[in-house]
Amino acid sequence: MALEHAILVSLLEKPGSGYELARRFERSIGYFWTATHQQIYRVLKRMEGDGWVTVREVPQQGRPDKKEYSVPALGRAALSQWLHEPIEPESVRHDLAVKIRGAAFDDPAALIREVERHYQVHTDRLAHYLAGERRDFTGPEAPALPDDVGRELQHVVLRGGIAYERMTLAWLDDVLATLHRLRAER
Amino acid sequence: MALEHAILVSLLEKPGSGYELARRFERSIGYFWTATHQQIYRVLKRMEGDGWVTVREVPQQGRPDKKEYSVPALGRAALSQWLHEPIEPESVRHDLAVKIRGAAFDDPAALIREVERHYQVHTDRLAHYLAGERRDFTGPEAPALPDDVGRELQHVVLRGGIAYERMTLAWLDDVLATLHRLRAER
DNA sequence: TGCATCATGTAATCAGTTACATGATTTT
DNA sequence: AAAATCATGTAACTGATTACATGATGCA
Repeated sequence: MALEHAILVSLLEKPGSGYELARRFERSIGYFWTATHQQIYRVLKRMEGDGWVTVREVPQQGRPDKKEYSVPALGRAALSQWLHEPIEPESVRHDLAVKIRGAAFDDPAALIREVERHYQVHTDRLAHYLAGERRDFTGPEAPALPDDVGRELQHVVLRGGIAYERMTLAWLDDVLATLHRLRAER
Repeated sequence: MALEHAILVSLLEKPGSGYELARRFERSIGYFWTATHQQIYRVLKRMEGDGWVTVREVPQQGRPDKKEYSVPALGRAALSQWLHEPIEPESVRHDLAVKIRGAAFDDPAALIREVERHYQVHTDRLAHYLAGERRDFTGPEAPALPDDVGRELQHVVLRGGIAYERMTLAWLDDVLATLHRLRAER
């Protein structure tokens, strides 16, 4: 399990409320780990009990108060320990692949729309990642600071997301070509 | 949820026992969907209750009897219905990316071993996929049958696996280069 | 007036993992 | 004699999703 650890990383990068974390899990961190606010609040409560995070009530004007979480030494230690444990290379869960193989027992051409929809989603994600890269890593606002380790690491993770989306788009092209060919052949 | 549907696809491709399904989920189907035997037996029982699969007791010599499952019309219909429903493009769960960003708060160089281990695993997977492709899709044993829809679809899914592994290896190279550079710089 | 955003949570359910359990046969 | 493979399951627990719930402020 790594949701705890993903939260620790996110809070170390910048302290924030459960709500803010939930929003980050829709962007940034969420590119490679998803979580809903319900899950986050629950886990945050447990982590607080374990002393992995500490809370500070922050009164706000014009908005409800929020609880700002940050990471004390104990939380850092927990993260550090996890970083030194080996993890299993992830196994994929790919619904679309199941559908594609399943289409052999139905009408393959009916899948074309669905695949095109996925293509669009991945196109958007790629554009979003590239915009983020321009903004945070290659723009004039963000000069190369060779000693900023965190930035470098964030960048290499983002490059992974970009590579993933490009690969996926190329594959979906292949899938579409295959489906069109199968339709033409019968 | 798609475990049911993955099982339907696998059983339509070839009927088999829960044990055999569990083995397929370690190979072939398992490239894009994982499941343990415990989960499979449980789901299979539910599917039997729903009439999605039917069982036949097969006595064997020198081995325990097995229950061979196959897919009746009702199961086919369930699969067909799912195929026509849109699904959400998957969101990734990538522990290693969390670790890489987390390394900013620890020692990035300590991650090199871990990344190299992952590199090896993905190298092996790629070799395994390529061997499967040679065996089933490009070898002399497997001539091009342009009208075999199922084969074509299985092949395009396998090409997806191959593309994924190649992309991952290239990214891990990038990660390793970044970690080495960060180590050299301080 | 109504909708979106900020902010936090509970409850119920479903999916997935880990541990435990049995027993025959075949291979080393 | 021991280990591996074939074959099937139950029980307990953990993780994740979905539904429900509240209430304030700001904007159109």
